[in-house]
Amino acid sequence: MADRCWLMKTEPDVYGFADLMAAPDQTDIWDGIRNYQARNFIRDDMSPGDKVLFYHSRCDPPHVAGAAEVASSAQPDPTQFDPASRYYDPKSSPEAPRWFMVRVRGIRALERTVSLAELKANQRLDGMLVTRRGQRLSIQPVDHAHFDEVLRMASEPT
DNA sequence: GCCAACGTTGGC
DNA sequence: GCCAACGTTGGC
Repeated sequence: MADRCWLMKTEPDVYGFADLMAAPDQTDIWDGIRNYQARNFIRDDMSPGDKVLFYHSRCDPPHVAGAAEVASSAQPDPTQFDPASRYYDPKSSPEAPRWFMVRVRGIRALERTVSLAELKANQRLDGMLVTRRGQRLSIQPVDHAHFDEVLRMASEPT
């Protein structure tokens, strides 16, 4: 199966690309997803080797920071069973887990970050979900062409 | 920090 | 099953 491309959002104040690169084997779990659409992407569509744009939201300016890849198949997110976790979900059970996660491996920081404003200004990226107003999905499918274009932008000076 | 946009919840 | 109320996301 051909590798898919994704964009995954984080708030750099909470967990940024540098944190991923500092993790053992540059790999970490992507837990805490509590949105059904994003859950379905994780559970049904993500495979090891899929490419990932690592996006920093809630910062100024929001931007794509790095390239990563999906490093595992979907597994139940253990935080849903932990009453002490902020991601605890009393309606979930190990027999019928509601939430899933994958592991993600950082590949490299981009040569330069690419801001949301730049993404919006590039007509080649028309239709890219992250450029849409009000788009809150924390995991988004990305077209191959769009993925490559973002990397190309990062390889060129502003 | 504000607030528009959105997803979820729950009363009916 | 509708939809108002609520909580959250995330750009600005």
